[in-house]
Amino acid sequence: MAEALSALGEWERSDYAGTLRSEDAGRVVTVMGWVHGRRDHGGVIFIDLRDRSGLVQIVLDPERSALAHAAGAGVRLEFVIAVRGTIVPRSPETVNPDLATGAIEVVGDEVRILNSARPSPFPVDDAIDAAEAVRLRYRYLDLRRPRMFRNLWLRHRLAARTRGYLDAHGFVEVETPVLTRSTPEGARDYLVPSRVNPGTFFALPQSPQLFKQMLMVAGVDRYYQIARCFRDEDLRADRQPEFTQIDLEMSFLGRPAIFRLMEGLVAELFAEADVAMPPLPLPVLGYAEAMARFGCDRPDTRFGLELVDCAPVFAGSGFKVFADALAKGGTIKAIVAPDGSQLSRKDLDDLTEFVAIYGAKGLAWIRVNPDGWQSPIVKFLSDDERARLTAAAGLVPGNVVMLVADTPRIVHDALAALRLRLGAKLGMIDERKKHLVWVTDFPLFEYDEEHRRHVAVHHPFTAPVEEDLDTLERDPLAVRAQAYDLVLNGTEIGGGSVRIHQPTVQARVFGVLGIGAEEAQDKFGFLLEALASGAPPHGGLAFGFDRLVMLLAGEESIREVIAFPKTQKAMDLMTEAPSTVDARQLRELGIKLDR
RNA sequence: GGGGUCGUAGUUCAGCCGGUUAGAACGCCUGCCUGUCACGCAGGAGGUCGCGAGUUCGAGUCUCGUCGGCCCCGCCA
Repeated sequence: MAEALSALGEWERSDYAGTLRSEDAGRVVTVMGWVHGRRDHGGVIFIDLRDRSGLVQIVLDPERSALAHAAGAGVRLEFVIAVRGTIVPRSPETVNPDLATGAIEVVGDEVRILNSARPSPFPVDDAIDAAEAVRLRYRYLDLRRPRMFRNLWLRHRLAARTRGYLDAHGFVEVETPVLTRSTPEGARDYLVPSRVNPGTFFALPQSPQLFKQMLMVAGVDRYYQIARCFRDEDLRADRQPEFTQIDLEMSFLGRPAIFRLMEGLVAELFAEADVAMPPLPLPVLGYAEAMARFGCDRPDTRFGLELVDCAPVFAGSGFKVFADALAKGGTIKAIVAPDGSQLSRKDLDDLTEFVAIYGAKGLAWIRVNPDGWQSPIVKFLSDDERARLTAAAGLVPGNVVMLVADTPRIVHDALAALRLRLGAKLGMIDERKKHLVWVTDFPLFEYDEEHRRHVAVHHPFTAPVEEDLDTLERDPLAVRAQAYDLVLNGTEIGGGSVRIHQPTVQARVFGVLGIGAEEAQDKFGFLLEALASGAPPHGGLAFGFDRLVMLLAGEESIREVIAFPKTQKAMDLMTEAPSTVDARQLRELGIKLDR
């Protein structure tokens, strides 16, 4: 049967459903929203009405209003209704303590059914048991769930607070182009063909990097933008092809002042999210120290299990695996689990399998039992080595030592991952804790074995540390960058640098990167000219806004804080983008497909 | 590009060692029910077991391929 729909008419909402309280008793209210639940007792009908603020119970009594009751009998889940009625305190035995509005209910006098709804493909409820593909296909229903709206709301509040803070500190919000130029270096670009200039392409920005530097040259002095960025790379739980950065740049400020301003911003955002902020100033960790202690440049500092350098222990070792690794310029490091009784033989086998993901060919382990060492490798170790290892790692009975011997890259990757996994498994990570740390003094370059050239660790516009300038060409890998990341519980939430503001330095860095004068002029001519036009010293950074919201919302995936995210194959299941296009569109663009 | 995992009713899942009629709960439909809030009671409809090959007397179940979701490695300045 077709239920009779009503027009909204002259009705206006008086209150959000979830905000009603005992103090409202006696008021006549008009509430509007979705039918979240319906309990029809034949006589009286209860309807849970949901809007973005929460739920309130509507009571429809045939003796009070036969019309309202009849309307209520016709509604189904997710119908859109408006109810006019009176707030009445519930009798004590019918109070629902699980509901914010549970002390009262709305006794309905008139019900307008504003729209019907087909049966929902999944319950619009915070129970998160619908498959993500189904949620994404019907994202508009998924977003009706209170948890999802809470995330959207938090995101909005954090953006608003960001604008407020930056405005108060003299930052100017400037929009930069989304249709821009493809540049070498960095991630794969999303390309947009130009119809007017056949055969040429715009790129969507990986970040507004060069534009914000131009704004500094322009004298804007302090710039920010909550900017959409695009990178055509493979996705992860914390990576989407389009994502949002709080992008900032400042002139005439060095690192200390930049840190101070940014710490102030982060503190505001933590406050907005009602999350305890660590004391300021935040700790600063050098890249070299981070790598040595944690094996990675974004350490989770909430727990120990730090790496132990065992290369000196096994110098000249008779154990072939260790000796070979060292001979080839590799290293040996270890993690010590304090209480080995928490790790079964099977656990150790699983961990061996786990580190293999990162290229480690094995995980040597040693149980330090009170009556001696138990280990597959103990027979290969000399008494000296055992003594040195005991001293280096501070071993006491009960410990389990896990060692990886390989190239530094593999040792660090494997042990950094192992450390996180062990920390979780051994219950050493306090989820309530929030640890923020700056990581600084990154190398300016690293060597790309595949392409046999130096590449920028951060980006090609990052300033070298001044006292390292002399060795730029002679020993590029030893040059430190004036770059910094902000790390929250092991996740990089922001990163930036002091930029090069002198054209000569920029040209030298391009040189190390293998970008000759001609190519530099072709691709970055505007930058070099701008730097030569009175560029002030400047620097800045960008926060990964999605990640920050995710962490402050307590979510595990960035998709939970993005209204319409894409799947791991970069598809939008709701609109079914990307899609093929008409032959005519391609013809206009001068594009022929070869598959 | 690679590894792992999942795919059965609208949804979440079960389905043994391959065995002939594929189940449950919630949702949906019909009827009953005046204080529920996971309302209750009675009845009913609903299935291309992701898709395609193969093995077999017989495949939801085994094999191969393929498509898709998620996690990870590579990649992501």
